[in-house]
Amino acid sequence: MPSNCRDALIEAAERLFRTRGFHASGIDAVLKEAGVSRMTLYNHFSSKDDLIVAALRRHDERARIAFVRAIEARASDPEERLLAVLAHGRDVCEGSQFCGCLFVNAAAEYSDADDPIRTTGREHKAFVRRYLTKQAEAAGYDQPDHVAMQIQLLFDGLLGISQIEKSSSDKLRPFAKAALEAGRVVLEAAPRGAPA
Amino acid sequence: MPSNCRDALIEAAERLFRTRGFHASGIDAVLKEAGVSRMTLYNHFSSKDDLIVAALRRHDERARIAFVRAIEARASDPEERLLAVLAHGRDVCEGSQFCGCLFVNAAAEYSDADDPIRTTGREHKAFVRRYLTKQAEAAGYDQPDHVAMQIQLLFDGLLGISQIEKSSSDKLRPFAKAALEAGRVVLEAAPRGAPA
DNA sequence: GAACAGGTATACCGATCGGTATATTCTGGG
DNA sequence: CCCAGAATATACCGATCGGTATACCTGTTC
Repeated sequence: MPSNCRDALIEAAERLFRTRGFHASGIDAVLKEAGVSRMTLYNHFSSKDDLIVAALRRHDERARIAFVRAIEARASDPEERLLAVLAHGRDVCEGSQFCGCLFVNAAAEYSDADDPIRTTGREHKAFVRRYLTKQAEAAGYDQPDHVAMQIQLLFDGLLGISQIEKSSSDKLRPFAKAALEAGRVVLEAAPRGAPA
Repeated sequence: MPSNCRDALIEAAERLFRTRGFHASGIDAVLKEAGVSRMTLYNHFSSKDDLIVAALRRHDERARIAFVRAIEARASDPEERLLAVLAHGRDVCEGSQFCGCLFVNAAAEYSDADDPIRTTGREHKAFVRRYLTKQAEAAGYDQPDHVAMQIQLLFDGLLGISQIEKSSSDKLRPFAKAALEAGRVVLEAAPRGAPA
């Protein structure tokens, strides 16, 4: 049973780091946002980097759940699920609080490849790819990993472009539609020995 | 004729901001990297943000030139050029100094949508899209802007994933190949009234 | 009621941040 | 020769950075 304070800190940190960046969000801002005292933070986390990792893990956890839930709510057929991924991407990008991929943002601010801050991002992308590969396997594609990477490319591309173009959501729509259609033709063209 | 100092500052700033991030790169680090005195910086730029914008413009300028040059060196046929974009993306990502899309990284650290730091990124992406659209028009596609967005999605997706997965380049290769193949089937499937 | 755990409040640390002021040196052109 | 422009060196500013130390408060549990 983790304490309320620890949780509030992680929650506040995730929100601030996501919306304003990591270096730009000072410890004091996190404390104020969480409504928690200074020493409490350092009772639960050894350093700011430690808190960052915790916030990233929390974000990872929630993003995984939202990812799977949104996709499996849309479709039960594995091929349709691969397309539902891109519809989910569209919804994520249109969220008012969308600030790009948090793991990409973290990688931008912490350049050391061995930094634990970066490994969370690799783990997240690996999870997504495993899920996509499994769906592609279930759909009977000959090269499920290949198909998975293609869908992930479109997904991450949509996130990246949306982060830059995010002034108005009507700018985003054509990209979302383009991604969905691209996914469709990619799946149609991908070889599979045993069609469903 | 811009002074040597101004140029050295922009060059050093671009390098530091790209490889270590914006907030993480202090003024003093830029000065040391450029081999220039403190007051010289503030004679040429009104603030750090001003220098950041200049560095982003320089990066934009160079990236545009490299983009067009690399593509048109690979192919003269407009359809082949659309695919060459993705081959160029692969080369960019495999560069030893690749740190992700600098404009995405800037957007991550500066959240205000009206910040001039962000507008440079929009301009860059708009340039790329204009170029792609023109090639798609020349190739006779019915919806050249749609095709352009699909290629750009794959391109930016490749940049984003490579930024995270960039430990070894043999991790990147499958993604680059997947992007290229996805581009190929997207172009094959796109309707065009007058095939070349 | 004493020990203890978890949180608070606050003062403080050295370091670095972006930015300014002042005074000096170097250099090329009238 | 001498002056103007540009760069330099350096000291300084207030603010903020991440992190620590100390003392106090408030419950719960033996």
